[in-house]
Amino acid sequence: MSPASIVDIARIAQVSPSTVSRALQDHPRISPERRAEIQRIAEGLGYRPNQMARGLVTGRSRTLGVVVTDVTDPYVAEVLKGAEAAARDSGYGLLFAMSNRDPGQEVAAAETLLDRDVDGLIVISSRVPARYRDLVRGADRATGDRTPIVLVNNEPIGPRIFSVRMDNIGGARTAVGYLRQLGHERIAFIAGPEGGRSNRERLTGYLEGIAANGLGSAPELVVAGSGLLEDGPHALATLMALPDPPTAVLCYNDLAAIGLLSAAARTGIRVPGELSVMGFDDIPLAAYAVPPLTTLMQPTGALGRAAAESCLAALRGAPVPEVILEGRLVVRSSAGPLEHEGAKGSKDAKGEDREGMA
Amino acid sequence: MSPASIVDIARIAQVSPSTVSRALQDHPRISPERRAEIQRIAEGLGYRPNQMARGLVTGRSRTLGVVVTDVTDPYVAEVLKGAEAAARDSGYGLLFAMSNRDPGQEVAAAETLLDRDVDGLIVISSRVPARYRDLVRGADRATGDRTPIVLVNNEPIGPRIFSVRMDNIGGARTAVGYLRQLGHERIAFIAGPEGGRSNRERLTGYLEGIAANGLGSAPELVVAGSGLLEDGPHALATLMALPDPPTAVLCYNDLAAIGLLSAAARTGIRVPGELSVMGFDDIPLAAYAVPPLTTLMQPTGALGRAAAESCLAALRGAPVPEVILEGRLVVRSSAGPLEHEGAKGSKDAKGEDREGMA
DNA sequence: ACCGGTTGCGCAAACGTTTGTTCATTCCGC
DNA sequence: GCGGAATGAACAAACGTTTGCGCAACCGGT
Repeated sequence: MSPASIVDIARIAQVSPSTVSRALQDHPRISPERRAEIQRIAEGLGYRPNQMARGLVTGRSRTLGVVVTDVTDPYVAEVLKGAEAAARDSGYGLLFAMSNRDPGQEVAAAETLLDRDVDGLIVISSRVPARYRDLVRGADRATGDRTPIVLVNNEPIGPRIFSVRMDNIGGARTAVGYLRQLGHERIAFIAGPEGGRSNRERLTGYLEGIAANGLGSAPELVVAGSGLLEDGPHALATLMALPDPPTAVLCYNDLAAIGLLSAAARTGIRVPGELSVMGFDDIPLAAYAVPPLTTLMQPTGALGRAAAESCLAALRGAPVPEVILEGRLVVRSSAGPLEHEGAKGSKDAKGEDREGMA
Repeated sequence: MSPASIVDIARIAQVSPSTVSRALQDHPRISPERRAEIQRIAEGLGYRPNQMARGLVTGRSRTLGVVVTDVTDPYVAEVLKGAEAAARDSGYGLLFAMSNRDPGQEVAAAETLLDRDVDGLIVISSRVPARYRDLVRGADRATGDRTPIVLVNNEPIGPRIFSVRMDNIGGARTAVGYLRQLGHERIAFIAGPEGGRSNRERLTGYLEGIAANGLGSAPELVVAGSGLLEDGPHALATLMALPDPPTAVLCYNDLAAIGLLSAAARTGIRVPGELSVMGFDDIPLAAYAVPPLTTLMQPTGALGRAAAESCLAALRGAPVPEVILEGRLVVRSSAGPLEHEGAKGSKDAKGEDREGMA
């Protein structure tokens, strides 16, 4: 009843367990006929190697750990999806844990995964990247190397810690440039999670963009947020209460932008008529927002794939390049040309998506 | 350099490895002083038990497998989140794999997980539930039982296969009842993934609701879909092209409903003025749709938690109840009273959310 | 026919735990 | 002070693999 083991096969084939093991791995020093016969028997028995036994001796689990902030965030889910695909392509499984956006839970999650002998660790949007420098646990028994860690959206900060991220600064600058080009001069920024690297970078890009376009920076145009739908109402209220409200706003991510759109619709603020809105990420929902969201696409799936691939490369001992992907402006209709005082009241700019425009 | 093992501790404490093992598990037959000393040493060494070695002998990996259709679906992500929380509370890890909505990939995913010695399997929205009856692999070495499988959104179809689901039929009936109460008589249904159980049930509930409210069923009011954002445009076009278009539409899920809202906005169809729209699930986004989506809430997180808990209960040998959770109507503003011929053209019903109404 | 090399396979150790059994000591009641 | 139970700890087997090494048989060349 219990699953067939290598010794069952050995008994049937009248050979030793080691021969079976080697035959199944296509070891060269097993004669072709034996190999074929053994593989036939294994097949017939529905043999599946016991990964724990294998892992115990090889010191590898063929499993990667992934710690995410929250699967429920579409952006995170998309990255995870990419990582899963890449891992699976290489016969690796994914063990995953959530931090619920809490630094304490994050390190706890990482430790649980490491305890479970993952061969490598992928951390998406860590809030405490520096902590990984000291996660001593889990050295590779063969090479003595510590287990590789890939930080998505963070810099590589230590030995065997790699990085896959996007050019947030450039992206945010592009976004601001686009809004400026539409005529906007008072452009606000709704920030993301405090302490997050992506947030710092996008803010930097925003400020650089403001400066590069000859617009004076105005502190009141940067409002706090957390990268969630819930940001929308409060951020909108804050901005519109300003003596001289902005005519355009760049959001930390699409989620916040969609929240903003929703709040605008409820309070009767026309988008993009009275306020142009841009997101960041281009999650699938962005195209279906009302109005469709102009945003800065991030190659999310590719990011996930790259993370898993970097991890696997490190395991193979291959060199691991630092990956930095570029975003791309996606023009839809939530951002439009600045309406001058006289020209107010025109209806929403509709128009089909004109994506592209690298 | 390599991680401390139980024999390292034994050597330091001058006792045998077995004593260390027992001391760490608080075995009663170890003297309190020894136990304390050993635990102190283990602590000092930063000892972490090797789960593979442990698993090899105990036959348990303290890991649950989860196969999902697509993490990118907010509903799925929410269930996953619940399951992760419950598993983690019990010291279990989650190994996860995606099927990309493809039956073939689904069984492949399930097999990989089983190969990795998961103690139990959770399958969210399986397209091929019957296949799990014959997944012979992975019997419990101790009890001889096959590994427990929990099907989320499917019926228990075999030994050691359990079920956690919601009352889709009742939910859909409630939704139709609500629309009828608003005065609608021609109510359409946008279906979900063909072959999915939830889809069949919701359709059944819809039809029952139609009948129960004395409305004649009209086949042309049921249009095909797949439960994705992309359904919106086509479904809307199909329905509005009807000689006698519906005044209200119930969607298979919120995603499709949001897609519909988006399409309506683009084509200038007023919601709920000309068309009332209802979703199903109440994903976080529903509240931020434009207009905010009236929907039938599904206790998503609870579903995930229940799935993990059922699985763990089965592992403990405890009885596993069949869980069927009830949904709840969430009234927002995408569905409104039927406007009579004469009364057309009024602006969108705004109003705050009036949630609740169990 | 002898020898070096190759080919094909088995032996046994090792991976780090858990756990049933045995063994030595202490403690109690008598 | 003796028998027997209770206590505390060690021994050793087992889990299912992988892999270094040894060993026999066979090959071809001289």
